[in-house]
Amino acid sequence: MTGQKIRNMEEFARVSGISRPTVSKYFNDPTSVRASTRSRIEAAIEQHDYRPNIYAMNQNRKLTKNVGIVVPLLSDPYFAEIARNLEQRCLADGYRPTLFSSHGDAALEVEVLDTLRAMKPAGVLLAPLGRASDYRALEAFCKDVPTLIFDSSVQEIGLGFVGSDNFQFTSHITDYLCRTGEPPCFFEMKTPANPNAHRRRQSYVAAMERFGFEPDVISVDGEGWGFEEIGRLGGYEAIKQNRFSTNTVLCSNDRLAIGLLTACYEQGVKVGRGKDCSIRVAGQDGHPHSRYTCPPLTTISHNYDAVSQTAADALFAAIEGQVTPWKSTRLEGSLILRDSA
Amino acid sequence: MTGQKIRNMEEFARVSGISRPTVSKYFNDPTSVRASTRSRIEAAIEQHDYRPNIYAMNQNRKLTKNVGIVVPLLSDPYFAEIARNLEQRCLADGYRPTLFSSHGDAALEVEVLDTLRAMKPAGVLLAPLGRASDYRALEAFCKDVPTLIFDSSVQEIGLGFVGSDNFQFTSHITDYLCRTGEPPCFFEMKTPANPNAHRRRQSYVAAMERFGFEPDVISVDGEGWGFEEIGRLGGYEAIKQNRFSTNTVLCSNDRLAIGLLTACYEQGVKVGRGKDCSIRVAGQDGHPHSRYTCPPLTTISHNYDAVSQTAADALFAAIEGQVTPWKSTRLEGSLILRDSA
DNA sequence: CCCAAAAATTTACGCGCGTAAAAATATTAT
DNA sequence: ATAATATTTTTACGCGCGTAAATTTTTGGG
Repeated sequence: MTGQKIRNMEEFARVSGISRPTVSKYFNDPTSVRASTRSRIEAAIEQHDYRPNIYAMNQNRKLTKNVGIVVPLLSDPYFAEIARNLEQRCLADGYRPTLFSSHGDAALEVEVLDTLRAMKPAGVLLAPLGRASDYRALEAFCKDVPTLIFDSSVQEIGLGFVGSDNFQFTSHITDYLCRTGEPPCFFEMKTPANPNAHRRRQSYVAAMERFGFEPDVISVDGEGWGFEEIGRLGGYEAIKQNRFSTNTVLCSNDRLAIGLLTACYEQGVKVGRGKDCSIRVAGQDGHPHSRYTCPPLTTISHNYDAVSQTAADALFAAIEGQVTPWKSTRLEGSLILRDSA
Repeated sequence: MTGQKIRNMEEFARVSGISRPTVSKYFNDPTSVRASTRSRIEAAIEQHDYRPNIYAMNQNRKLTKNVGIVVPLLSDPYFAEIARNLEQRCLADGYRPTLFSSHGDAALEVEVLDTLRAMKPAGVLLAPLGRASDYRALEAFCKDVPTLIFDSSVQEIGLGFVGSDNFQFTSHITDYLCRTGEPPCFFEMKTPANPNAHRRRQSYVAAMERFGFEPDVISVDGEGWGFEEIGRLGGYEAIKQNRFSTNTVLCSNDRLAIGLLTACYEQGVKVGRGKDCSIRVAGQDGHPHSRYTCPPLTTISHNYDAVSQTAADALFAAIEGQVTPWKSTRLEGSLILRDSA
């Protein structure tokens, strides 16, 4: 960093000995200028620490390089993890990601979408709240902004959908549980926030019927996104009332399972597959925390990398002009065997 | 939403029957125009769904309404929670928050700061990585942008510091442990990422000496931000080698404690204060997850609301012109008694 | 060395809004 | 009602950059 402060691209062009339109071209796409020009500009950037004014840049551009990433709840490490993954893929492809959380609130989700619209982003990666979402608002947004839906599918809106194959998830882990012990009961929320939960229940029922077992679904009360507490309270009641018809419980997701494990602990019910254990508990999601429960949680994990990779690639392709019909991609999960089941 | 699309403020001013400069004034501060004018503008906004172009708005403004929020690691629910809190306080005060995570990487932290600088924010709420931070970069940033440091203090830079009183934290929970059973050993990382860890160790040693007990600090290896795994591996070794001189372990933070609990589980060491238990474990932070460990973790919790409130208020006051000398505010935590200790 | 193609330069305009200054109008106090 | 004050309107310019068109320069191949 030498010399006096550069105020704008005009001045920067002068000191770097390149014309302003060429410099502008460079900032829009460094590969669009000749290599020798590029290195001269880059030397000048290095020397004068110049960065174009992002507001002036985006004002006249039809398409900014901004990408919005929206998740339902950033304080859920699952979403935090996938958001981080997406963020870095955006950066790697030269986009400027901005992270938003709906904080589990449909009104906030709409506000986020409004904010996003004002940003005129090149595209948006959106994980909707699900059941609570204002569907019409999402639909309208998708019409204005290239949007790829991930994690939880809401009709056929946007450019497409990328997420996990919930049928495969539940089918696979139900299979595992059936083969290694008593067939599982299914532990879920009565009114889940997320539509994936319905698919998982259906898949459980189908898998059980394939095995010739009687499905047993325990649906517990509770609203909102405090899944652990819902699992703990519901689990407490279920254990007390002896509502689990077998010694194995498959939870609709890991966070519920974490709550159920706490309920088991509090009632002295030993969890695991040892001979001294009275219940097996499994989750679904491969939640970052599942490794550290006691006992460590058997679960079926999202393929975080593949989901974010596929989602980001699909969005970037669409941004760069590729037109493809609406498409749903559902990736398989992999079983993580631990001590809980 | 009626009529055709409004393209810019000029058109919007025309249809709303107000002059453009007045409309501009309204968008900068709705209270700066007469109530009757305000309601006419608001009616027109309602009707035409107009929003000014944020890029054009910010281009000429000396001070945008943007506020940056930077945390070291968004996938840590503690930071996610405090970030959420700060975000909503910004919104409530009419600022536009943007969330950033350094993802535990000092180079990324510097990049975030560069991005932030380009946004010309009114102010920034920054929780530094700590030990790994590029101190000179932080210092330079604080000179350019009004920055309030929170969570983890790095010299006397920025407008001030707001965080928890780590001495009080450790002193308080050490007191509790000493009074209710054997005095605690202290379980920590040898090279912690966060400077708060040093304060906590010092405070532990001081508290033990006050009681006339011999301090016993167990420092385990491990780099980075995977605290649970570090706690689990370090805990595993410590238990195996019988390195805890008493039956009580105070962990430097909750995430280490969570890992230690897993290590205990894996070695069949029963944790809690019951007669059948062989070890007591306590954490520090009041991590969102601490309620759901097995056994639930006794800890001393940050006052999330007060920290974010104080930090946000201090920043907003400075933005609005209030000049105050650099000041460090450290808030007390409160003990959360659960079954682990 | 010449020529066609590629790249850079010159010139010029416009984006949407902030903002300043002077004039006109509305509101409030006297 | 009148003066004093607060608000709004009119007018006008500029911010920093995107971008288009015409021109000039550079490049690489034969």
